[in-house]
Amino acid sequence: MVITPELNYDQLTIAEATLIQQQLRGHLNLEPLQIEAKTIAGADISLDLYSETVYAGLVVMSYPDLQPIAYSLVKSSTIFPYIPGYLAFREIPAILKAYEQLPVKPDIVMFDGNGILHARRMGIASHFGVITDAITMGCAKKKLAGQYVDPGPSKGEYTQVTDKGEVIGYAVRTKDNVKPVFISPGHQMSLEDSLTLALKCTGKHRLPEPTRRAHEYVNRFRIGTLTEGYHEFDSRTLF
DNA sequence: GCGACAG
DNA sequence: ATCTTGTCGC
Repeated sequence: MVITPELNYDQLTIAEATLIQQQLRGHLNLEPLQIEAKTIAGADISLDLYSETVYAGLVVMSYPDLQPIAYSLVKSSTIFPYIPGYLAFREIPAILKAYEQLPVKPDIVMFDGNGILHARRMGIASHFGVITDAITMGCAKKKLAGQYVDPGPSKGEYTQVTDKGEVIGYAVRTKDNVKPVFISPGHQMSLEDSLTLALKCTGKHRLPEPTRRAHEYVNRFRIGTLTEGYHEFDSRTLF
């Protein structure tokens, strides 16, 4: 089976999806970041319960300023159900459309989900990175795989998440006395890079800005406060 | 068989 | 993921 972005995920069996993940894993690159990031985007989807319609989008921000520059929103649909460990097959098709709609790609994409913090080291962030060759990382709100000890209560404290003897991510306290977030590299960055970026992207809230904004925008899109398409903020404010 | 289980 | 009221804490 040939893996391409055009492959139709909706009709795959779990066995086939697992095979694809194992195949993509062979293309993972976790070497240190090779660029100085100037932009980072958050990617996420929103949907109505029991609906096949999905509202996907990306919010591009300047880095390290973290000011919104532009966003891309696309309405699509998914048949593939949510199955822990296979989130990529449900969300990537829609996010890919929104990504392709961006005239200029962000240097890094942060996903609402995991990178290599996954049983087969192929969470949605890693999956997307490999098929598009983008630099990606994951930020999940709950643990999917591995073991860890709770990090200290202060913002900035973190512990390793390990699985089968290897470090696959970190449990990071992004806000005082608030549940940790799970960070891991997706593609083309190291474990350490993902941790550094996550901390540099987190401000006053639990979720790092890219993911937090993406979640906000796709939700507003679903509610009707924002419209489909590519939009950018007034360039005059950049002068 | 049992427990875990991103969004 | 989404639905939902109040409540606790900075």
